[in-house]
Amino acid sequence: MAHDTKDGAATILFNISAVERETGLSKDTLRVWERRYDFPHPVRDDNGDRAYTTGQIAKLRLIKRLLDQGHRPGKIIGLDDEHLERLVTEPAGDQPPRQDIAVYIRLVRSHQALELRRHLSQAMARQGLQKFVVDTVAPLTRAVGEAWMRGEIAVFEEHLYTELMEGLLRNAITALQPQGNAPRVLLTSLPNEPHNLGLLMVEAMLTVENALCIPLGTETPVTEIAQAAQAHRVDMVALSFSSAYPESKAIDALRELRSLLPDSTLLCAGGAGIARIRRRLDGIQLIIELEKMCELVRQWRAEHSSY
Amino acid sequence: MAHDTKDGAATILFNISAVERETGLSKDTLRVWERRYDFPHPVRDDNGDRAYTTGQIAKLRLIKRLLDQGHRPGKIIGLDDEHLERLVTEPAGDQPPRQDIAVYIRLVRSHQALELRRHLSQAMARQGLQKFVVDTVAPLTRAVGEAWMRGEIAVFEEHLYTELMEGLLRNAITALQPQGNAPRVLLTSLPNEPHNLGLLMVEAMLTVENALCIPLGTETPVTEIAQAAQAHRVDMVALSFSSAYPESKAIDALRELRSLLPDSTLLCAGGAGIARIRRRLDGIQLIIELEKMCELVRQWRAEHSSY
DNA sequence: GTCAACTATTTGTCTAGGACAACTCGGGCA
DNA sequence: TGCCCGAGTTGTCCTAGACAAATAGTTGAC
Repeated sequence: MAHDTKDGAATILFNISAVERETGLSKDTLRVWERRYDFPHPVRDDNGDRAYTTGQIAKLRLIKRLLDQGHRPGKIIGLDDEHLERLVTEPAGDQPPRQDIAVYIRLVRSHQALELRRHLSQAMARQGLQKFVVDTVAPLTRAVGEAWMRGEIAVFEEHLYTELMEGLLRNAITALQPQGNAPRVLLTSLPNEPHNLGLLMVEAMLTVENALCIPLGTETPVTEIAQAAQAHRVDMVALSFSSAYPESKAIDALRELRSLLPDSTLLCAGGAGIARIRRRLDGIQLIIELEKMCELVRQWRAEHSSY
Repeated sequence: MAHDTKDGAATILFNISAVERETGLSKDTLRVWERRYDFPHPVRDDNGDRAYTTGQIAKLRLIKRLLDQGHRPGKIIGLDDEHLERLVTEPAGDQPPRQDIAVYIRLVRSHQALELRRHLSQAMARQGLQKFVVDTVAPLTRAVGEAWMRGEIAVFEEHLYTELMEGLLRNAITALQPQGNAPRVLLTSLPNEPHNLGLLMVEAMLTVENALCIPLGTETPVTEIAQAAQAHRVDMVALSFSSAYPESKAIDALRELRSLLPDSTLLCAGGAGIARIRRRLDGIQLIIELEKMCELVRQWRAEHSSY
């Protein structure tokens, strides 16, 4: 077991805030699960505060993934690790592990930063930027995230990967200079969503499509997004959500933002946190595939061609 | 009043989750402020849930800024908008504003992203990377931060500035390929320190000095930093602290990290959060001036030259 | 068998008020 | 000045109850 904690000595414990951050489950949810399902059942520290183990966090993450897949808390909390593992791996095994991804992962784990960079640069040159983003960056980033969840990749290794990939994408983006009849696209994420890679992927895709991107980085409050959209007179606003982002909060915020934007402004939301949403949301484009964004840009251009 | 809501019709109201997202103040904090200071005092919706107005959110943001400047909640919550505004503008004006900086600031405020980028690029080419970082990026970033504190620059404008500058620096860094007798330097920040610009400035300075930087991005836990230092066999570890980082926590973390690193590894800490520390810390280099890092690299090289 | 409508159960998030550790500030002392 | 201690402040945790929204299950009509 990767996260074995039989070391007897001072096992690291996490307070409820840390668990909220790590799992994306709110403090309220954690407490009410404990009350109802008796899991997680953390020990208490000297102050009577909950103290969670890494094992509990790992199981919570597993449960979160199953919830995202449509399972219900009452049915799966309480199952032991083996059952959960079986559930989670069952519908995942549709993809045979890709050879090139495995190579990259190996480089990440062996700290060969320069080598990794070289390989990825070559892949980018070979595939072209858009194909590189869709076929390499996206699946690789997912694979790194999953390996990290399984404890196969350390935090610092994942950090270095992210940093390296950001540099690579930013570099490629700067080299392009959009012009012409381009829609103006605002790119950002909501507070508590610090992941920038997804946004950079979109920016890369769109810049190739000759759109004019205005990247605000991550964690912009809804009201600020609305102001920025007005100030920059953008045609589209695109938000990114990682899988840890709570679905209900994403929906609330999107509705809020939709009401603050002019009707003529297109509002798009994408990322793993969006992919699982079933419902239709009025006036909001849910982006499942990266290519969809490009399509929207082309569509916009067709509708706004002045010829 | 800036955010007058005399439109009579359905004023948009925000629930407590939305306010948490927009202001960064936790639900607990919002409730306890209401109990203790009677502000914010939201109306209640049909379910008895708190419903905040945009005016209240604006005031909360203002208060948040003042807290970041070192004011205390009990002293300032309860003051009316005018008093708050006066507080926020007060403690400026010690420096005569530099002409070029003022020009950049004006571009930030008028959302001329492309123009700003062009100006900065030119400055970089004119000054050279190191001088650009020390004489332009550092003071400009400080000026943007201060203008934001005073409310002269909106959050989204500051975001765009940061994003643009990151792109610029990253681009310049990638263009350089260090080699030779280079010290290996690990660059990162501690959890709760999300600012990356300072790290990029250091990386730019050091890469020009021909050091081999290993950037981990921001928010790496202490133990992970120690592991990374070992895995990458680094000669130096450099951490960045912004002014908002609590001094005592910085010192604790630095001491802990020092104890986890081999004695032969140099540990450096810099940034506005470090500049105010008076005390000497054994085995830890406090970096006040960016140039100091370059000096340390040269020193290292002198000590490790194999000739 | 399929679909719609209705009811039951599940589930997340809100509420209130209490407690307390960690932090800040000011005064007193070396 | 520098350091320590006590008083006051402040954010985050706690318990336990309530309820709206979402989902599952049941019934009945076609």
